[in-house]
Amino acid sequence: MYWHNLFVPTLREHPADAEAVSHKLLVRGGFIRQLTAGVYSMLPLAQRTLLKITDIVREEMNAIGAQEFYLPALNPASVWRESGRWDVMGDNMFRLKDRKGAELCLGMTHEEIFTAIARNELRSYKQLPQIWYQIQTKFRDEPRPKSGVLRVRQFTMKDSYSFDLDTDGLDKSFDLHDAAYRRIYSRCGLRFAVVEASSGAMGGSASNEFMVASEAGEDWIASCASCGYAANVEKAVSRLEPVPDGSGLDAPEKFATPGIRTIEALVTFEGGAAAHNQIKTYVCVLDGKLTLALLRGDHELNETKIKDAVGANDFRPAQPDEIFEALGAHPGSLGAVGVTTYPVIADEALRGRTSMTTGANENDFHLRGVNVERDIKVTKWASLRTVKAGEGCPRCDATLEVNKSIEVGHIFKLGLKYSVSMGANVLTQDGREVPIVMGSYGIGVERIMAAAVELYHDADGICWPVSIAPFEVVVTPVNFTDEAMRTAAETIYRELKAAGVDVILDNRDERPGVKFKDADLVGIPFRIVVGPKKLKENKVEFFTRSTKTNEDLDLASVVAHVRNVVAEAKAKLR
RNA sequence: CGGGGCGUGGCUCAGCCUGGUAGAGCGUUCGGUUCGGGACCGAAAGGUCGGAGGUUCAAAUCCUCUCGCCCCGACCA
Repeated sequence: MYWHNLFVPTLREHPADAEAVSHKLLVRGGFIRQLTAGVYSMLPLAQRTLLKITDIVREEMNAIGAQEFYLPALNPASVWRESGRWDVMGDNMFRLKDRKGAELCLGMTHEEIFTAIARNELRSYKQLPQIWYQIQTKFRDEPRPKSGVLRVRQFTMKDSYSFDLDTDGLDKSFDLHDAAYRRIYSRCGLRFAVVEASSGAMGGSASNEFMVASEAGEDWIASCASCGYAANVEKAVSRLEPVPDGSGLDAPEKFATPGIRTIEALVTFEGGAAAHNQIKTYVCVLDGKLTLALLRGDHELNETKIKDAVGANDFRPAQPDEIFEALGAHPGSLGAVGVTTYPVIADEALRGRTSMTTGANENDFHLRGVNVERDIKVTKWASLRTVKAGEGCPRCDATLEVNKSIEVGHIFKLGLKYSVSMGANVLTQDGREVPIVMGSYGIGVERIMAAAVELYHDADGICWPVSIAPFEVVVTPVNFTDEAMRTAAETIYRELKAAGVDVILDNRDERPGVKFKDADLVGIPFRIVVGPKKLKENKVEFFTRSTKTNEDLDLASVVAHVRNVVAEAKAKLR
């Protein structure tokens, strides 16, 4: 490929509306252009990178015996109604009607479609296990698309689904994916972490997320550098220092707290209590049901955790008037002592605590001396709080750190959710009909591209890992109109190409500075500069983008050398 | 959905408060000089000022509505 013929609309300045580094550089480097909010056109450079990523994905998926499909993005409502997700997905699903008025949607993921195929075609345990995948466009009407290609409304996903006879089989399929995913991200050059995650509305028993630490990320990951524990804060737990309780009372004692409405105010109030000796009562509505969440005064509720704890899809804080109607007091004076008509979900940190202070469900009154297990009817104990950096690791003596990360992949043990709701069953060896045990596994393709940019860039532009760079090598003649330089550059280009190197020749009639700047910005890992002075000594320069180092190479050996360097760089990513 | 911001040549932005001939830099085209890190000189093309309505002799500028985009929050397999 000659640069002159390639469409690479680089920009001298950063786009005004970009915030994330990957957004700025992908736009500036001529990789992507926005069509509308959360929808991007992939220009030739991005397409080259994405194809390299999907090639790697295909190789690794095929290597675990997965089979590629290509399923419709346009789906009938009926399949989604069967699984129950037509309603669950709410406004996040793009919906439309055809000319006859039939309801359709654009697929957000493909559990339903694959399961529909499975239930019609998989009949016997002899046909299992199966791993099916596709690389397809997914549509999600995100409330707030952002950060360029990181959070969008239309994107490419590799999604696979495993079909097994039993949970042992599922465990194997899950582990195969886990291993394949690690190879995929390694080969793409990403530094990543595998963390425990909430299974959320997908249902299922276990799930791992593949995360790339980055400021542009939207997930918070708690991790332990010492033992390797890592989990999304929607799931993470921590070890807390024990808190001393007071001597206790035989029964809770009501006391007046005029005007006291916050945990903080009660700390300094005469006769009040330290935050960690208070119970925070948070009233929320889960799937339409009023529920009390109890936490230590200085802890924060994690919405995902409480949703997971009760298996709810929908969460919202309760309105002040519905709280008053239910408990007879306003926020600031709430408590769970004596509450029996509503579910009370208590955070593990409250287990065994005594001498606690909490609202009395009467405005301007609190209770002290509350013994949680004696005085409160707890419906369910669960981890509800968001862990914080500096707290103890739950698995070892070290402390946790909390970092922002980009989710580039997610693998779930789905279990029976879809096979039961949609009736995908097989016969076992002894003739029993059992639902297929499923797993679901996703990879965000554009997110890999963006995460790589977030990870590898400098003031001059992108520094792609060789495996996913739009080109591996650029040959830059300082002056292409000069006969000698032109001949040398074209020869090197031709021979590199013949040697299997993905190379581009910058044949533009531009000043050298322009060509260097563009090559740096676009992020081509290696550059061969053919300049007038060195050429007279039969030498060229070899520049490594990531380290910004230069070395002189003999014209005679440059092709062999560069081919080897590229091969080694790729091999390192295996 | 709540809060904030922005829509002016291809890009980055000024002009708006205080209404009166639409600007700059970059990019593009042509001519010339240059040629190892986004050159220089000269000339030129290119804009219904997001859209609709209103106020006014006169609207990019003031008012109303509307659409789009960005950021924070909410939300998010």
